[in-house]
Amino acid sequence: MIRILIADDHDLLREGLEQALGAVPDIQVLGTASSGAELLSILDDVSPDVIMVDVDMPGMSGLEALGKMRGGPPAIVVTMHESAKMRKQAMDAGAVGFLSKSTPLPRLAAAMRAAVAGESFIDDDYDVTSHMNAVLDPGAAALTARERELLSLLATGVSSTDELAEKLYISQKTVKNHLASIYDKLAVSDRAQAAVEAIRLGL
Amino acid sequence: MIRILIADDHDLLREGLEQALGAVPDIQVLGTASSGAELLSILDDVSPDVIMVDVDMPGMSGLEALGKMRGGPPAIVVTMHESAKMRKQAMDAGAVGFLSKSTPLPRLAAAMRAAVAGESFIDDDYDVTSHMNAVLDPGAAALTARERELLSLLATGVSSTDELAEKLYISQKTVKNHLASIYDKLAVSDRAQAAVEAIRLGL
DNA sequence: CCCAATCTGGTCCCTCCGACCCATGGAGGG
DNA sequence: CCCTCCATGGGTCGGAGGGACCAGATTGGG
Repeated sequence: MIRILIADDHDLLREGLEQALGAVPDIQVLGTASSGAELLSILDDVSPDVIMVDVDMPGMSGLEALGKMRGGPPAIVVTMHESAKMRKQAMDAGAVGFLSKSTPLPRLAAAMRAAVAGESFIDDDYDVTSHMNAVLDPGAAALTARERELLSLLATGVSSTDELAEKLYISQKTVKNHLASIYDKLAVSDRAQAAVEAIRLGL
Repeated sequence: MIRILIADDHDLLREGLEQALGAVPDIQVLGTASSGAELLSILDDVSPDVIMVDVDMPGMSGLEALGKMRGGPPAIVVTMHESAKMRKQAMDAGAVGFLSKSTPLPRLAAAMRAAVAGESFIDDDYDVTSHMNAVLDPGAAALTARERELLSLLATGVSSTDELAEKLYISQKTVKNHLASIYDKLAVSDRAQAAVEAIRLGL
């Protein structure tokens, strides 16, 4: 279980992330802060495994806060400014991860797992996919790319053979074959169980 | 059940809100868009009761998109620019609601309920609380106790009629009847989709 | 007191799903 | 070069699942 702290001044993002990340099986949201100062003040009470911090916050910025807490838990900086300059500033401030606010949720989760594992996680194009595969859940590792793709659809509520075949541009028979492989690897026996497993695995 | 559409270019906010709003009993997220153009394109396929749209989006802005869809479903504008000028622009573009991104989640939900009720909802200080109390009330989940019980089991991977009947001490036929009711209420058509919905609802 | 909702159970029917058999072509590793 | 894995596809078949009805017992609210 990864215990995290979220710092962002936008309530919608903060509360939304709290919900969404809390729903991830191995992540627990300990608390949130809406400013750098608030982050520092509650950091003493809770001891998170990793913190997610926004750059733009009223009063003390996320990077300032990071500078004042050297030696604390690893921090992942999330921002809407995707420039290389900002990334360097974040890393200089001691961040172990740097992500855009346009990052898909699972990648944020992957970054947190990487952070607690002592690795850094930079939102770049090269090498990221291989890195992510290493960080992702071992249970899902056995699945092939195509199987994961199908399973992801299943986890979003696309359940009929027909729809799945359509969305994957393959025949209904191939869908059934992939499903059979998934059932075997996940030790389940139907789509409902597979969907539950898929969500549990964060797909 | 309020069926909504979310348009925001920041994946984290979009996915977070999708999760968080989907967890609200009387709200169902039909889909999301990451640009004004995408919003317009999917608006034809789904017919939401209300849409939430960000102002700042690449290409076509939220306000531009609103201007092009006059006559569509009511729209709530959410932005980080809290100026009165921006609010006026939003209302001129046809928005029925205007909220800051620093708005607490329940207020956003309240605004959506107000929007479908034909009322407008402006993020102002005066009169808002009284308005909210009138609009709030989380609208009890349509599911009955027994249905929720069955659905919870489904969400834990108990999918076969046989097992469900056994664990609930009822006949297989009654399981099927309950499932049929659940399908109807959740607008799904099989156990896999119901399981996905159940988890999304936090069961 | 009656009506509506809920929980329980039933029958019929037919689609669809999952199990098991197989084949082919391509990619990659030893 | 061969062998394995993957993705694609085919066929068959029994049984489970879902749709469309119905109906009795109980409970609670108007």
